Amino acid sequence: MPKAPPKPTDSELEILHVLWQHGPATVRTVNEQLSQHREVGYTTTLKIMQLMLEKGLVQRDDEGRSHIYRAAVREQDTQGLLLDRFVEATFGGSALKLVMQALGHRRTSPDELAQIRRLLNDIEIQNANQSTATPHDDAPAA
Amino acid sequence: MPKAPPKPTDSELEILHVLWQHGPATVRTVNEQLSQHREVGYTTTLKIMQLMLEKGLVQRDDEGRSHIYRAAVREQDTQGLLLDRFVEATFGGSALKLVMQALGHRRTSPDELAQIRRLLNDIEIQNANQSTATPHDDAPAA
DNA sequence: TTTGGTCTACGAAATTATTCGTACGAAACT
DNA sequence: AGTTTCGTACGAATAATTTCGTAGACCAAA
Repeated sequence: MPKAPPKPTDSELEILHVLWQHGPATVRTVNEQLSQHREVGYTTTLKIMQLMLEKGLVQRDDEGRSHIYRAAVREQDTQGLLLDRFVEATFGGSALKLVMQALGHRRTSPDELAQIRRLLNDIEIQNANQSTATPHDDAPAA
Repeated sequence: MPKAPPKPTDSELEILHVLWQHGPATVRTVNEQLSQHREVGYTTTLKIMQLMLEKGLVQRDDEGRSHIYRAAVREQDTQGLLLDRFVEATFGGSALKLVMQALGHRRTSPDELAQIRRLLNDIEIQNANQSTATPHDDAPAA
């Protein structure tokens, strides 16, 4: 394995969000997106994206005059990684506590509650199937 | 208002965990707890706790020779604060996505699932009651 | 009283993240 | 060709965090 990219910092995560949503983009485009939320200089964005390239968080196509950057890590993977670290640091590793806190101290719409219920059902169905089927492979060898 | 303490760093959070669990403690006690997980010098822990005092994250009783430190912020409040920032930075503010990720990509025990179901029920009951009662004060002015 | 252990205070180095100025090449314009 | 514009590269200042060495106070035991 070529070695996994490190955990992105907050600034790097902002940039990844832009790339994930927008797709491959130039530094200018990314900087314009960021500027809508907060003030940030062009060369600042450029520098961070160059560092991200070295870290392997983005790839780039430097054919033309202006380089095209694309995310080199997937959104779900990255969020999962960050979540693991956060749960560990803040909730002592208990994902349950995190979910309780997230749902408990926050108004959650009925629609969202319904989605979570659906997810719970799916998980329980999977759990049930797993206890019936073989743990590893697929087709139940009848 | 006396100004809220700032967001604790990772190291500070480790120390807060010890104080929350153990109750008021000396630097030595805290350092011994931390040392069970990773190597850390005594004066390092001391220094961080002194900085935490300035930031208002802990209070201390410096009667005797060795000072007694206690957490000045509550566990739930702090976790909530950190959670808000994390959800914002990592999931673009969507607590739903966070919960889906936390539950989806992680084996969750039936017991935990049950607890979450219970919480969902409670929330929906509260929502229902709120739509009947006045949102804020007491008797509905018939 | 001298020695040794324990404690706090403080200064400073090392690290990481963020920010931006400046230089300089290439293209576009006049 | 001369000048303006747009792009990258790079060095360096700043800030926050973490780390620890060392000094000095204090206490207790020899």
